Amino acid sequence: MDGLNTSAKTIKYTNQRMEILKFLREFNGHPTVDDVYEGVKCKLSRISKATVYNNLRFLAEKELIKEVNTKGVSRFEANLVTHHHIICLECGDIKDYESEELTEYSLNVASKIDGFKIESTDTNFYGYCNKCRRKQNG
Amino acid sequence: MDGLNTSAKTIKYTNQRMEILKFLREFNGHPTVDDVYEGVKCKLSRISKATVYNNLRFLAEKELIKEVNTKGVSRFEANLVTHHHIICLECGDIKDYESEELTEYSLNVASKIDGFKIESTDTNFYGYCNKCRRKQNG
DNA sequence: ACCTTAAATAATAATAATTATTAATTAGAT
DNA sequence: ATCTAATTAATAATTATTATTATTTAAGGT
Repeated sequence: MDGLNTSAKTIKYTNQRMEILKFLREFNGHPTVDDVYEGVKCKLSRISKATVYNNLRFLAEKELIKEVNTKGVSRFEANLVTHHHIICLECGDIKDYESEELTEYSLNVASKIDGFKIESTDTNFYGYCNKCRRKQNG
Repeated sequence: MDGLNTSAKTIKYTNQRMEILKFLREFNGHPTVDDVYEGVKCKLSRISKATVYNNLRFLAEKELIKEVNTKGVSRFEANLVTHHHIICLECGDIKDYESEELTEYSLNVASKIDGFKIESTDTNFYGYCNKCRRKQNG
């Protein structure tokens, strides 16, 4: 597995680090720190939660994963291709939504913004997933 | 000042509640809970921080203000017109950006999403503000 | 294969953010 | 003016995150 050759400085390929990255790459969603902690425990039963925090920060710093803006707790994802998010206002569930057209449109808008050097953009869609809609209607 | 007639249930127009709402409506930005707490203190010196939390939650619930998705701490805004955010990756500063075209474009994209009933949408632009760019370049 | 060393880890303490509890107060209805 | 449910202040409890430190380990040089 590669993916850590990001700078001249020595980066250690520890088991913990690699398992966390692997978990994120395989996880279909936007896990919280606790999700990651629980997820890698089966492989590394003695891992410390601080190690999970450290590595998530580290991997995000190296741009191997991304932190997602959410209310409340931190969430992470390994999908580095620009994409958008659909967020359920009821249960908080987050789904990825890819749309190159929208990305391009937004980047074009971004190019007209001054006072800021825009590097990236993403769009959130807020609504209610089928499950929660069913619940609401009774 | 009006703005609290949102449901049949009794809503009390307390000083604390009204000052918090006023502060948010006059504040030009995206204050944190602490910002709000400090901001209303000059008017209500004995206010409790729990009251600030309660009212921000309450006002967001009644859709008189909105919580902004951000990394780390909670932020709020009273600008209810759909708009977008420009976020500095260095200092975390958030600026509003209005673009009806982008909103319409996104809502049109949203109408094609299935499995979700989309109610609203907003776009984030990530980059570096002039101040931070100047710092980086030295 | 063995040393060396900076980096990473585990365990835990410390801090910060948020929520819950409860007795006292108060806005609005009667 | 009285009543009552909602709200508040104060504070305790909980949760999320960061800092500390002694120990362990990956990677590079010999």
